[in-house]
Amino acid sequence: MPEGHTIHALAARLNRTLGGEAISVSSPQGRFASDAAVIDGRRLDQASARGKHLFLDFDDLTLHVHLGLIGTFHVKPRDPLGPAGTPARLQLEGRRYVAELRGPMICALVDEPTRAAVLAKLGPDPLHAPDVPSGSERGWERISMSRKTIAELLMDQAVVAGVGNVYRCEVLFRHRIDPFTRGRDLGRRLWDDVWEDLVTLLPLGMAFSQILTMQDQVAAAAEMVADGSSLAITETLSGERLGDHFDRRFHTYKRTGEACDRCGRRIRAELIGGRTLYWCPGCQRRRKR
DNA sequence: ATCATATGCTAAT
DNA sequence: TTAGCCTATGATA
Repeated sequence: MPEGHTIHALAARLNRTLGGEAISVSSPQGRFASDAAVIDGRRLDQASARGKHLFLDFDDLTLHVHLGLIGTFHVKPRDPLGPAGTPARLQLEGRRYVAELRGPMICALVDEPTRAAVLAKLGPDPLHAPDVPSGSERGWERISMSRKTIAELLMDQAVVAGVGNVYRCEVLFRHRIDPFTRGRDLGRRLWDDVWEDLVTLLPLGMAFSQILTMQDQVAAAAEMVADGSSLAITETLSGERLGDHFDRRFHTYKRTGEACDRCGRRIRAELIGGRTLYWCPGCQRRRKR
């Protein structure tokens, strides 16, 4: 579930549904009980996201959340009925909505220096407006120095914040980049294209709570954003259902052995650094442009 | 029922 | 490079 677009959408959703209210905070599962008691009853001033990190400001206290690989943070209208599910690590109850956090990698109260340290380690975030103009230069500073492959570098949050395995594989395909190209061997313009594309793709992913990389879907989504009809979508999404506005289609992600839409070669997969890289050996040969 | 895998990341080796 | 963590889901038996 969680790449940067998910976390930014979540922050926005928390602000819409629980922002400004006094929140009943608890830990049904128990593991966060003592900290939950400290926050309980305080007002949620602001939720914010950077890369894959989420921060919830309650008065002078900051809660740091990172979903990791399997974490979920469901925000739904309060409903006394409905299935209970496994007990949440953290539960936030407002007047109209409830948020339930399960399986996070990080859920902890942090002080300001700690928050600053987290932010300082992150590279430019395509969804953080101030990073957009400088992002290609900042990313390039690390990429152009590195002997690591561009596939590995795109997963490094110090290079770009918010990109995960799906965006990595898909953006490399979109620019026909050989994923095994070392950073120092990658052409600058090719990286600039990637950054620019991420600046387009992540906001669309955020708006629709779904990773969109197929050009027909990207174009349709962009048009809906441009003419304002995505606002209605966002409201619909803010109800409950996420990520099923477009059908789920990717160029390479989880398509091992299938024929590439563009060239017909079989999509390949390889475990690299503990993560599965998917790519098309026919299309992805570029190192320079 | 059980198993493998997952859109992450860190610490230990 | 590997083990480990946390939970849900889809495939397999």
